[in-house]
Amino acid sequence: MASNTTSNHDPAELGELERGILGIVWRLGEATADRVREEVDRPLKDSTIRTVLRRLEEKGYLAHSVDNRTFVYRSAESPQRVAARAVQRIVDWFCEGSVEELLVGLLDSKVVSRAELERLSKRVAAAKKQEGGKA
Amino acid sequence: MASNTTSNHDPAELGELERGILGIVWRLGEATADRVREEVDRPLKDSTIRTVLRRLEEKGYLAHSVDNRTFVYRSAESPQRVAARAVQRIVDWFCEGSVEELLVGLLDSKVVSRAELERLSKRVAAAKKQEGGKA
DNA sequence: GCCATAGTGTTACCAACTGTAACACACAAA
DNA sequence: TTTGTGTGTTACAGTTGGTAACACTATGGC
Repeated sequence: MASNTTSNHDPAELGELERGILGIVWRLGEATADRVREEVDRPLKDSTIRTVLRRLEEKGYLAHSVDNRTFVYRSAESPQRVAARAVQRIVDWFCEGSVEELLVGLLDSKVVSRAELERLSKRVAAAKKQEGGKA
Repeated sequence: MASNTTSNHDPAELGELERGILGIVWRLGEATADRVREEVDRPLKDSTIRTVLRRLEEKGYLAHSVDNRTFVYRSAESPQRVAARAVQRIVDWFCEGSVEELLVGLLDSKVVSRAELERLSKRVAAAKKQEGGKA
């Protein structure tokens, strides 16, 4: 099933707890429910953690494998990809597709510093030189 | 009435209708409830539109002035600013503050093209030269 | 073979938010 | 004062997130 729809769902935004737990799994690389519970700040019941993990999996953020009948969760997508999709949605919704306007806004709002942008730009230029520059 | 807290709230994400209506106001620059209703695709009752507008104002996205006892709504913040804050949140949540990683992800996911980035970079450089670099 | 243990799946409930709208209230014009 | 026109209030149902109890299952020890 699921021929890797990868982003059919429209996750809008996760709840606080969900985000937290997703972040924990990302940080740890992989984690069991119990391991996650140790990391969570709030004192939550085991079943709570597992419910959230299952929901995150349903939403496509996590995947699990079974290690000796214990579920081990790991991210189904890299944080970068998830973030990129989130940004894409923002661009679509708020900027009518104009990424440049968004970036200008980021600069104005100091989310991105000029230095960062320039550094990145250099990185990109370097990468381009290496691979010979496609579209 | 709201001493303009400007971004104390954590809007997470607006609903579909809310986004749509916000977009309409942004597009039109300013709009009355009736004007908005003309623009909305769905056939909604007047009170529905007004409720949404009021909620958007409560959330800090819109502001209104009264023109001969008719409310005229306009954006309280520029779309760019709103988008920038949204991106900021994403950075905080998903990238642990590393904007550069996010940008790299954007490049990888083709949300931002290299060309765009470079163009922007030039713009930035130019702007910097002009204003002589403030903080 | 049977029980305790550990882990999973199911189900539930409440709160908050969104979509949607009826209805009541106020004020200006006729 | 009656009638619009527009606003404020209130409500309700559907969805999602936070939280958790409880039931089910398989595994290992006795």
